Amino acid sequence: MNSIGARVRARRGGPPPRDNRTMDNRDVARLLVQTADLMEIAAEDPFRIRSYRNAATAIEACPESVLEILQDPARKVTDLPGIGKGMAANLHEIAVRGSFERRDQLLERYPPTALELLKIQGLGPKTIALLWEHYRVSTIDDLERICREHKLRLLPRLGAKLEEKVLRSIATYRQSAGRFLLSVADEVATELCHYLAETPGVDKVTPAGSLRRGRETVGDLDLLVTGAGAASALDRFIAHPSVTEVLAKGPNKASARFGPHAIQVDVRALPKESYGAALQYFTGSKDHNIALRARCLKLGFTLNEYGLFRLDDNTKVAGETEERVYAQLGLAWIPPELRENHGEIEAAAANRLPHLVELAGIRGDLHMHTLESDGRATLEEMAAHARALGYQYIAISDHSKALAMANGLDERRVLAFAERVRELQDSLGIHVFSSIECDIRKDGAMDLDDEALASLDLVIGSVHSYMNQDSAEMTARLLRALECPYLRVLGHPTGRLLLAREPFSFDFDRVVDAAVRRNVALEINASPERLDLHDTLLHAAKLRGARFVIDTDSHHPQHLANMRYGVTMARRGWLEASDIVNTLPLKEFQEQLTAL
DNA sequence: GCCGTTTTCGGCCCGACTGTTTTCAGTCG
Repeated sequence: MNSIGARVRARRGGPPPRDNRTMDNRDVARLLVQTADLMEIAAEDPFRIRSYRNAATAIEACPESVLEILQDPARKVTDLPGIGKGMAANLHEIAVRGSFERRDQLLERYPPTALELLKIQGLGPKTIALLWEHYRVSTIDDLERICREHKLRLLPRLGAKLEEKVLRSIATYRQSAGRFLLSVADEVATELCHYLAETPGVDKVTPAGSLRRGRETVGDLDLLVTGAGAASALDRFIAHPSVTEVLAKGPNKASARFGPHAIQVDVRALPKESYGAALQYFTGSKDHNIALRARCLKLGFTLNEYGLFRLDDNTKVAGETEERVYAQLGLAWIPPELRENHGEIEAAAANRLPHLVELAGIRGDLHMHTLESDGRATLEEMAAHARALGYQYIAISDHSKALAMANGLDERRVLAFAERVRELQDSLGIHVFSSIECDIRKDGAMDLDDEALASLDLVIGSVHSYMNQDSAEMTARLLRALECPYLRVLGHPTGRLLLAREPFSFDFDRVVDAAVRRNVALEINASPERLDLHDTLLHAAKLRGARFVIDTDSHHPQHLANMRYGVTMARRGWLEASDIVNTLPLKEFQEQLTAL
């Protein structure tokens, strides 16, 4: 079972599903991570805690359901890396009753709400345990009260400064839940990189961290600065007018909140000779780095942010470039988007990393709106901007009539629109396909009749209503829509809005299989609020044989530039140009359209 | 709790910064 709803619950850390028959790998992994967090609060053996986290990572990365492997007498769950006898016993218990003994014991000692406290910056497991023992603090509201009453400072090793810091952290946490859209982080990083690069003596400023890896949301920004002027760039950074709060400032690192979103930015000054090692180190992910260091030790090296060193005589063997660090470890350079410890190190070692799709390989954009529905520009303006981006073709895909609020097109207007596109074709300087973003109604029927759909070059089907249907209903709805013979693309398949709305609940695997059978491409909607489909689902869908289109869903010419975020998501999903239909040149793309 | 092409025991990734201390624990990335 691979229900989207379950996957999201796992990521957001809500309560576990009660019915363990619907548990997928993410749910299981989350139980283990939660147990590891509680073990930290209980100050248990750090290595044992890590083994729980490792097991969770392995289970999340596993393409098959671990609970199904458990039930198969021919399979051994201990064949998974990081799963031994003890963890297998826990998994058996989870399969039977949705939890396991050690987790239950910890939950008797500490309330599950205590886990949320770990998200408050400046508070770690030790302090949370202390607060629980002295004051029974279990929620963020409790924590806020203790700080306001100045009771936190009464505890050993804690003081007034921590009280203030925690109160500020609580405010920030509540304001943003701690994460920002990739596009927001990208804009701040671009601005700051330019600003810091103007410091005399600065050679390079590079974003690292989850922004460089292209995660759809970013918690904070890491900027690396090198050159003789790097140290003064730190001073210049904290003096920036948009810095609202300086969190830390040393000779090598400055940390501050920046701009209206109060996004945390860490700037690090680095010597040229260790720039590559630092870039590698601060790009992460944490899991990737841990796995990489384990490989280092095996090969007789140690790796830190200053370089790669031989263990026996401490000789530095790499550090100036990332490529050299990876090469010394017998690895091809790994694109940052893949650095999640999801098999990329093994692939690099075997020289079988994918040739990831690139922005320059995109030949057209198939999802954009005009004044005809809820867009803000004309067909001609959108076409002109797309041509300026170097595309060979676009599809204009306005809304259908169900979205009355968006002035969606009815059958009559669709036929007129298709006719108009044919008339304009030669005057636009770029090939324009007539298309529609047709609503998939509550019961899975298309919002327009067959005659109207048949008049268009391309039909994208999207769900915009009744988004809280249960999994069975939504699955049936999407499966019915996929039987429409004119449907070519399933638009923003999960319907999620980042930091705002959960994805629909549906059986992802069944829908993908139907799309593969029906030759319907899955959309990678590049709008920064959507990024839908996203990395893990893309990889899963690719393994099931799916093909994809990357679209911007632009409502304004400026939105066309969002294509890069969609490409980033595709790269994170291990997709190559051959997986993406709109990398095809016009002629071949047209052949594909008619062949489908 | 996991792991082993030296090992079934004894390892397990590493360093910077802060606050509250007077040498370091806790937190973070």
